[in-house]
Amino acid sequence: MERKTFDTAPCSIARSLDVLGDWWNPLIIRECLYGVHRFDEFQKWLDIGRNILTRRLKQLVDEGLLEKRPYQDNPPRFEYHLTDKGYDAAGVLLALMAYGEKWHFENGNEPIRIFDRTSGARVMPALVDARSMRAIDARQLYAGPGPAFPADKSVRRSRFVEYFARQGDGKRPAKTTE
Amino acid sequence: MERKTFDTAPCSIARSLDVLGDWWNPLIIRECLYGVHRFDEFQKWLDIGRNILTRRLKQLVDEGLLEKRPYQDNPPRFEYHLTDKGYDAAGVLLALMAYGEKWHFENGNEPIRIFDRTSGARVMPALVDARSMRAIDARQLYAGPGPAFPADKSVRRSRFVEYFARQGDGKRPAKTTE
DNA sequence: CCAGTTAGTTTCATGATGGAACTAATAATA
DNA sequence: TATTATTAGTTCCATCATGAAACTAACTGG
Repeated sequence: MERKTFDTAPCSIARSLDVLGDWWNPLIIRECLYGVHRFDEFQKWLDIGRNILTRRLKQLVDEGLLEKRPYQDNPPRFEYHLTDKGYDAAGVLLALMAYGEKWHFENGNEPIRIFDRTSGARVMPALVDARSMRAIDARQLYAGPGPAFPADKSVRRSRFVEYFARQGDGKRPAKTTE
Repeated sequence: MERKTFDTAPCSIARSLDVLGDWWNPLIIRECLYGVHRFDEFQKWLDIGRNILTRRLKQLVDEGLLEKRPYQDNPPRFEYHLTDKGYDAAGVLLALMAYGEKWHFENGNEPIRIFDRTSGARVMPALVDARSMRAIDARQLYAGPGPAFPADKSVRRSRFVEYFARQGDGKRPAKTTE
């Protein structure tokens, strides 16, 4: 599986995919969100091989998305719970869920619903721009290199075509704020 | 790869993972977002085997995330562009990017930045509840079955523990709106 | 005529996967 | 006491997907 590792790639997406670019890991996180926390339950609901499950749980714990919580001493038994990082990853899954509902289910016929723990109100995850608070439409966007992107100019140019087109000659972002 | 297919699973996440739960497909979509559209460019930037790339492009076209656009006749050559569905998937990647920036890069040292095509302003993707427009914290949520979830009661109960706990006896959501 | 470009396909060794059976430690049951 | 159940793994193995490299194919440009 980790044939190729992206954990040093200069890309937030690629690095995250090292753990989340997989069929099982996101589903394990989903189960945690549903309220499932034990080995055999994961195994049962996901119908995943026990060996694979073992490996995945280990990986998720190593990567800091899950933590093991003992719930019994003899024999020692553990539950797997989401960490802060794991909950953030679960947020990504909510975005994925919204996408999946839109494209794989009829409107109003979704398989899962999400609610707020305190108000009990339905929650509808949506992606917005944190500044304008307006819904994000990827068609309306273009990408450019940030501070952590490798400096090689020719690489940047041939890849972030629109970004450099807008800057005249790569001096500085034209109409770009910040 | 498609050892196990989730395309009939009663879960928006699982179905989406059939295509997006992979290392390469999301990265190919990312490249499209960057402005990369041709076979050899994908191959070069991603350092992906040509055979694998062939398969993945085919899959993404089949699944309706990419479309082939001829740009030359002799010999026939194509560019791969995002469809509406593909752009929505790209939105999910933006959520993933935000997650990756938070957990894999220092603040302000991100590798990629996103801008609005018309205003040129920086865009910061964030997940909110479409109703309250407040940031979503997965810790604050619980899940319950929706209309498209299988009816088996014992299954529902042992999985959506909190949901059923809140309903008293599974009659109807207690404080749940809608 | 020969090198270069672009988009693949083919072949093959290797590694990840899924399935089934097995271990282990303990509790509950007869 | 013997037996079965529960829970969480581990081990073994056949098969499938992957990645690397070489090859094909259709054209272009000098």
